[in-house]
Amino acid sequence: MAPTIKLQKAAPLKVSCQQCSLSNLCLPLAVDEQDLDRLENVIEQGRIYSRGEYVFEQNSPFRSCIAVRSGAIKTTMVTENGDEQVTGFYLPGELVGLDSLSSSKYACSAKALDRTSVCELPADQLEELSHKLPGLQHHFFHLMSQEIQNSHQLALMLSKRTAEERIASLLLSLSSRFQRRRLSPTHFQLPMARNDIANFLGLAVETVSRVFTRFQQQRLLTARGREVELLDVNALRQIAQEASDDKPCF
Amino acid sequence: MAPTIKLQKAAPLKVSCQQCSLSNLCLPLAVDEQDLDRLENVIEQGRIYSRGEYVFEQNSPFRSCIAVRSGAIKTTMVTENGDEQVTGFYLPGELVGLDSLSSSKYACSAKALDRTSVCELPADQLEELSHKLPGLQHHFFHLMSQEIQNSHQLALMLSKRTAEERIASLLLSLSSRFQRRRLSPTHFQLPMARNDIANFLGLAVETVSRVFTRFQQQRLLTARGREVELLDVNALRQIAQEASDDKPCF
DNA sequence: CGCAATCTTGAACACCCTCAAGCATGGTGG
DNA sequence: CCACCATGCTTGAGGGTGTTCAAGATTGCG
Repeated sequence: MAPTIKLQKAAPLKVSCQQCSLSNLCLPLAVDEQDLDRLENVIEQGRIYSRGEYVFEQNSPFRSCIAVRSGAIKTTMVTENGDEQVTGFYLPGELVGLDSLSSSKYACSAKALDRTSVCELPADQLEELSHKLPGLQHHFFHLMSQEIQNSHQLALMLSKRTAEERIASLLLSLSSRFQRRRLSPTHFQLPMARNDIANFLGLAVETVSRVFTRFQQQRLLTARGREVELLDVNALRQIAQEASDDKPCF
Repeated sequence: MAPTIKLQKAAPLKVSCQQCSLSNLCLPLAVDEQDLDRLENVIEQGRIYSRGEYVFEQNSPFRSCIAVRSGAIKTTMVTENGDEQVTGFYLPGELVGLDSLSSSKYACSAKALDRTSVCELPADQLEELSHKLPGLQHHFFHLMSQEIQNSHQLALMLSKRTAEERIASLLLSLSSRFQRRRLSPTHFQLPMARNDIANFLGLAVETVSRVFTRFQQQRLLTARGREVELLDVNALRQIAQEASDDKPCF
């Protein structure tokens, strides 16, 4: 129960969803002016969290869904016997908290992996608004079913794939998500620590480390700390057992 | 691409949702008469599938969500390189296909594990109707976010739990789902084969078998084929690492 | 600069998988 | 009705992938 320290509550720069560079990823609505106004009245913008700070905590009252604007967020679930499972990594343009819509409490915790700014969609207004805007309802159905698929893909990986396959998959997933944002798909900073990768993929930290060095020996990539450059994407795809022209898993 | 053999398309006995014994599990709507009528006009009832038959197949056009009335269904995903992952088991009162709402094709296949009757909620009418009935929209948000949580719980199990823990969890999950339907929580038929259990839990069939015999030696349960009797639920709970008064995982 | 956190590397062990064979079960056909 | 075969389940032995434990290297930050 670490107290969440809010260093920066203040003065977010107000940006409308229309102007937001992520609008096509986050809430790509085919709606008219009036609908957009409604949406923007509901969304609270610009909260900034610093690295390590909790955006929300498991079992605390479900207030809102979170859209990442910059930075990165990891979500974790804690079991009764105390061990933690990382359930996802969320980059700009992605929505956190969809798994909590079912109850009055957050189903997981969300922690900023970096200096991170977010927009909030308050829970109480979310259902009402998506009732008024069929496009929004559709989008939420879409996002949630996507999240289910992603989670199933993750389960498949965890139950059937080797350490190398899992890590190759994760790297490729990150790669394509960076690409979506017009960033380099081959040269980027990992938003998370080795520890988080290990936990997420169901491996020991040591294994993750070993696989990274093995990949470097094979000239598939170079990595110094969190900085990664993918040298042979196709080889990684083969390892990940993805068809080359296929969508990423998660 | 095995052709689906439809032995029984005929003459389902028409039962209204109000009369259905599963109504409180399936679509527990706090809606008025008129709304229920609307719902029932949309739902197609009583298709019956025999054991092994596909209810729908992955990548075929998404037609409808499926509510199980009797029997049981397993869902599976196939990857490009051909191996199959069981993503869930669905018992009467549970909804199949929520992970496909995002696209025009089914994200997984659904196969009857037994003689199984279902109700269908056609895709095209589903969004429209849940727009008209806020209660239905709420319920779908609820179900989908529950499904995400379940899948996260599964991921946690696959990445962190031993074979014994996983199997204990599955048995307890089935137990409480039988109990919900006013059936014995300690004495029931497994709807699925060992093979399916193994695949679902990310284990080899042999491991599943060995754990079952070990559990029997410890007098935790008796099993003959698919018939199972749980003898020491609390011990199983401890193994599964559940708090005794807690909700089941999946 | 020095401490803490993160990451890497090595050696031994454990859990589960693979392979292989034997055993029930149930459905089919002679 | 029983033999037969297919399928599903169980049991055993051996080996591999990843974990655990332990120590050292590197990085980041006050």
